[in-house]
This record gives sequence, structure tokens and C-alpha cells, in this order.
Amino acid sequence: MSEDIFKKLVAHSKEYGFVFQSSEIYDGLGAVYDYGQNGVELKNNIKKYWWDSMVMLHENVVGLDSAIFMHPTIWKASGHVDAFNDPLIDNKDSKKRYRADVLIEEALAKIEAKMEKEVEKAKKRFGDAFDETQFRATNPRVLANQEKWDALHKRFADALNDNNLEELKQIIIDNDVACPMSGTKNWTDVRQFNLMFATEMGSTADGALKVFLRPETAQGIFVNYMNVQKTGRMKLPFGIAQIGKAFRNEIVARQFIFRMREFEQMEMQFFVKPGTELDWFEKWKETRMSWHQSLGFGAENYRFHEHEKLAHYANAAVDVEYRFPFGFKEVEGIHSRTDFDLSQHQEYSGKKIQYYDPEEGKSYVPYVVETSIGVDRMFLQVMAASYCEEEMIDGKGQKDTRVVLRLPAQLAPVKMAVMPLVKKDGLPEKARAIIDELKFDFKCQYDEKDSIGKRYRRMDAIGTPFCVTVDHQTLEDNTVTLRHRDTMKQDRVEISKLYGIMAEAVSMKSLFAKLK
RNA sequence: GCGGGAGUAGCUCAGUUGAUAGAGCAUUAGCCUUCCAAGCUAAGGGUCGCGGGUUUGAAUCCCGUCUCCCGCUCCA
Repeated sequence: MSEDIFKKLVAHSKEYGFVFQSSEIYDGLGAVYDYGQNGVELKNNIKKYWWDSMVMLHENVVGLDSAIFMHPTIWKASGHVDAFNDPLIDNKDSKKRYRADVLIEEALAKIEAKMEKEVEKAKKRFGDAFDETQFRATNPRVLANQEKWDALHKRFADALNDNNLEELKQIIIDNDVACPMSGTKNWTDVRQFNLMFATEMGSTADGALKVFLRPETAQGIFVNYMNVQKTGRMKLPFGIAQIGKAFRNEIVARQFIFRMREFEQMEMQFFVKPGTELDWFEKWKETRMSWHQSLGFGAENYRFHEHEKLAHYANAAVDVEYRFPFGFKEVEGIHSRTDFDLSQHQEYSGKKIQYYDPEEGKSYVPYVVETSIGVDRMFLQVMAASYCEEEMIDGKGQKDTRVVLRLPAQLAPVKMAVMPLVKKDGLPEKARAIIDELKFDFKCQYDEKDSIGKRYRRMDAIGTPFCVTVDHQTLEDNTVTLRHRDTMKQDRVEISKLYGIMAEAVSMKSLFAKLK
């Protein structure tokens, strides 16, 4: 696997109708992609694999589909409004980008350091007789610095409060803040990057409510916790699963569909009794890894990545990473989110969000273990794992390459192609009759154009696991050639057996059976 | 936002010193009737990313602009 393979994968995705650049005829829209006729099938199958593994296989996990628009206060409570508004500034010489607020905080820290130095010096000079409080209150140099610090701090706080970006830049210039890399003070303007997209709800501009497009689906689950728990008579521990779109205004969004501005998440929030969360965290870690590995792409291509730094709401966090052509990258995150979110919503909404535990005889706010996986990343992962260029020798002894998507049959967009060996003598009609039998259960495709070998290769390229070929013998004995994608082996089978063979190969059951 | 690279047919690309826009593959129709791709015949398809300038004449030279890709900053 290499960068080169990745480029081919991107081209392949477009050429065979999996992924298109959004708004392509208008020169495209950055970091937004559309799923084509094959992409949407694959994506739907991935979602089904996830959804059923959660909701069908766990009797204490139920589904939800909450709206993308939510009350704006939700994002205050969750911390998204405050935590993800970074004022950024670039140094034109070093080409490095910094957070303007961090640069100013560093300037403040420098002044503090100066004062500390004075105090240290004085301490040494006066020995035991040293009165630090008095020194700080009287020493002219300390006072001067303190004054400077206070002034800067106030200016900084005001600028942040007013969201005054020009002022932030001016503060940096006035305080001679230099770039640590280049040492120069050649700065660009300060620009604000907001994580969340905002829009207005309501018909008139002045009466409109500013609402956000959700940056994660999780909050829709948290705010519905009581609804689901009560109406579903759910007992701890239990989970709520949701698949849905989320939106993040990424500063730099690249790497194809790996990081997009509009993307889809599959999240499950598992509510547990406080104190048991780390056990459940371990349990879900294992369950989720098993879900990934059951697809058969090789255990060596997955690993856990433990988070060193934890987010403000978490007490444990781990990523499931897959070996992409461009390195190990996160596909799924598993987080122990404590009771942070529910407590925040309890506080901001003023509504009690608790669980009455009959064993304990009291109510408490449940703890949450989250599993969160990106559908698009999973899609890319499946494509990367399946894409294969095979060297082979053709019938004439010539070297040849075959491009094949070795998709798990359960996920393949098209399950079976049915084709007449030649397009006459009633063979096309026979082929269509077979499709008419099977199309209610399996996505089938008909193809009569070009040589049979060429048609097989076209199907390989979109990962179709089976090709059925109708020939003259079919008309006599109702048998067809069944050709297998991965081995290219052919079997002669009766038409009446096709349903059973397909059902066996394509049902998610065989994947679920492997799950731990 | 900065730096680098790139935009010509659906795809991959050629296009000389500035003079009627090219190939292969793909597509469509027909021929062939073939069990592992690229046989034969024909056809369709392009304001050469966009705008301006120089010129008798611009895909080509100049200026501007947009988009995409790579790197940096960010990533709950």
C-alpha cells in the first residue's frame, strides 16, 4: 500500500460511480463529496451492518433518529460554542499558524516569569527576613510589570469578549510578539475559524433564531435520554444508537472523504451505573474491534490508539485505527464520557436527567460510554482494504492486470450480474427471467455488451461477488455458469440453486456469527 | 491563509517557433458470437478552468481570477 495506490483508489471511486466531487460542474465545493450509484449501495450496506449489529444483536440497545437542528443552548451546554472558536494568525515568514489567544497568553506568561525572577532574586538577597507579599506590593519593577500584565490581560479579555479580531492582532503587534520559528513579527490578520455551521430559523431576519448544524450526533441522543428511557422502560445499562449527518467547518479538510465538512456518523451512547463505566469501556472496546475484524481484512491492519490527552468530558478514550495507504488513521473512537453531558444538560435545561436505581434506592446521573464511527471513513477503509490489482497471465500467455474490489459479499453494491453469453437465440430473455426471480432479494445487474471476459472484469471493478452466465445449454437443462469474483473459478449450477447460494453468501448473518 | 504543483473529450494524456483541436481507452449504432478485458466499421463528444490584454492570428505569450491536489496550522 502506498500513496500511489491511494490516488488510484480515488480515481477508481470516481470512474466506477462510488464517489464524486460535490458540485463538480461548478468547479467543485471543498471537502464535500457525493456518493454515486455504487457508492450509495456500499454505504447503505455498511450502515446496515453497523445498525443491525447494535440494535438487533443487543436487546438493551435501541435506535433513534434525532433532528439535525437542535436548540442552540444544547451547544452551549455541550461546550461546543466556547471550545471551538479559535482565532488564528499566520506568520508570513515561517508560514506557521498559531492561535492568536495562545500567543498572547504566552506574552502574559513572559511577564509573569519576569516578576517571579525579581521575587526569586529578592528572596536570595533577604533570606529568611523576606516578606513576599510586601515585596510584591512595593517593589517598583514588580509593580511596573504587574501593571503591564493587568493592562494586557484586560485588553486581551475585552478583545476576546467582543470577538474583536483586529484588536487581537494589534495586541500582538503592540507587545512585540515574535514567531518562535522565524523570530519575525510579520503577521497576517487574525481570522476566526468556527467549528459549527450556523443558519437561521424563522421567516424574518430580526425574529430569527440562530441555530447550528450539529457537529456530532451524540447530543441528540443525550437530550432524548429521558424520552427513550421512560417510553422504552429501559433499565441501566442500556444504549441508544443513531446514524446521521454531522457538519464541521474544518480549517483544512483533505484526504478525500477521510475528512469532510459534511459527513455521517454512527454513534451509540451506552448509559451505565457510575463506577462501572471503565468495565463497560473495556467491553465495548473489544466488541467494536471484533466488529471491524469480522470483515476479514486482516487483524494486523488494526490497532488501538490510546489517548494521552483526554477531552474535558472523558476519563478514558481510545481510537480504533486502520492501516490506510497513507498510514494508520482513526476510524472509530470509544470514549468514556462520564456524566459530563447529561449533567450539563440537566443544569442548562433545569430538567432532572437521572435514573432511579431500585437496588441502590436512589437516583443518579448515569455515566456514558460512547462508540462513534465515521461512516465515510469506514467506507474509505473498506475500499482501501478491498482494492486490489492482480498480475496475471491471460490465455495467450500475455501479462495482464485485473483490478478487483474484494469487498465482503455482504457489503458489495451489486450482488450478482446475469449475462447472456451471446445476445441472441433467446439467451437475453432467459437471463432477464433469472433476474426477475432474484431481484426482490438481491441487487442484480444485467449486461450483454462486449465479450464475456470484459463483462467479468467490469463486475470485478465494482466488487460484484457473483456472475451468472446463460449459454445455450441453459435453455436445455436450466443450468448456468456461476463465476466467483475472487478465485475466478466457475461452477455449473442449477438456476433453482442460485437463491440459496446467494442468500448464504450475502446475508449479514455470517458476519454476525463471528462477532464476540 | 501561505508555499508548491496542476487544470485540453467521460478517463489518461499529446499538442512543435503563436496559424483549421489530436491519440488511446470509454460511449452509441452495426458487424462478429466468443466463458476471463482492450477484433472490424461508423458516429457522437471540446468556447483548451474563467476574464482581460498583446497580436492579422492565442490552448500556446502577458496580467488577473477561480478550482483541485500536496505541505504547514487545527482535529472533541
